[in-house]
Amino acid sequence: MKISAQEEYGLRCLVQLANLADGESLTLPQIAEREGISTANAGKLMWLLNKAGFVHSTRGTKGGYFLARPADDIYLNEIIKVLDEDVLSAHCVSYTGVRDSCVHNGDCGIRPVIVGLHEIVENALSRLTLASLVGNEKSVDAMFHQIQGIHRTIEPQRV
Amino acid sequence: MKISAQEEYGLRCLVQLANLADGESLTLPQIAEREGISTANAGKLMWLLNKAGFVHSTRGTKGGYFLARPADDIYLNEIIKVLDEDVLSAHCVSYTGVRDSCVHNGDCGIRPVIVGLHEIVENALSRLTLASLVGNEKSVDAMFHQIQGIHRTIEPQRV
DNA sequence: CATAATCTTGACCAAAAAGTAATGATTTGT
DNA sequence: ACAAATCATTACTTTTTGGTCAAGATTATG
Repeated sequence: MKISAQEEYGLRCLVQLANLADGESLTLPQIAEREGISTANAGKLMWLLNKAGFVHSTRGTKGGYFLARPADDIYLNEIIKVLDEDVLSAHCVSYTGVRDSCVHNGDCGIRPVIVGLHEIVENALSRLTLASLVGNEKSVDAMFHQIQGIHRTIEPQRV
Repeated sequence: MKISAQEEYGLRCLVQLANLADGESLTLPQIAEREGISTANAGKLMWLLNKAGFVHSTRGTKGGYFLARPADDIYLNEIIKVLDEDVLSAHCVSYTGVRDSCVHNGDCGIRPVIVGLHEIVENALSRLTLASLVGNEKSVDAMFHQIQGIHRTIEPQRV
């Protein structure tokens, strides 16, 4: 269970735009520079995010990208859903081994766990907006744990 | 953020072993058959799980695999950690774009969120054992939501 | 001891994800 | 109108992950 490259970099590009003042925008080379990725890669990511309606773009000299909505109106679960291409609904269709359909069709013990995990993550992400990611590491960390109500409650684990 | 093939199939193979009565074991062809995967693939997965100490194996006629510990003593977070090759600790080292190290070195707004998400998942998995995955879909679903305290509390989301 | 059943291991092949390149379209400014 | 800057789109290449194969090692059994 991990964050994909596309999710990570896509999110980071959006955070760059969330940092801008009203009326400002960033070009692909600028975004690439600020996130340490290639311009081509930034182009592909922004293309996706544009198609999905998170950003607007203008072409030509003085062109660039900016958020389509205020940063505190864009929830992380929406973003991740786009960058990850709707994982949840595809679970039982994608892991079918060598067969056409999963052997556990109809009654599957681990399905509730997989689905439940995605639910938990979705739930957590739906409480965060792009705006909440603007700031330094310490402040974002505090915000995250406050919103999620985690407070380092991970219990001592058996070894 | 998704479950990898290795996590999914590895977990499913272990659940098969958890279903066995004391003293029983399963061969690779049997495991493969029951999970709808190839024998070769089952072999690779069981090899990993054997190295990690979750199962024991015996060779030769009448050989096979069985759990190394009681199913209620094996927590899902341990299993996932092995099948996923320690994602959490590697985050800032793996997504560095075209550079040698991440541009956000030292102060990164999204790191707490990524790390926090992994924390949430880890936390959820650490409350579940292999034994809790044995049963039909309905009973496992009920167990999951009871343990995680979720009760379908996902809030209405903005669109 | 020979044979058949089984796990073990490393090399290999295939599919998916990630990333790059190249060409085309649009806009601004002169 | 033209040139420069910029986004848009598709095709291609590389890397990673997933999966297969084949040769070897071990064990039970007759």
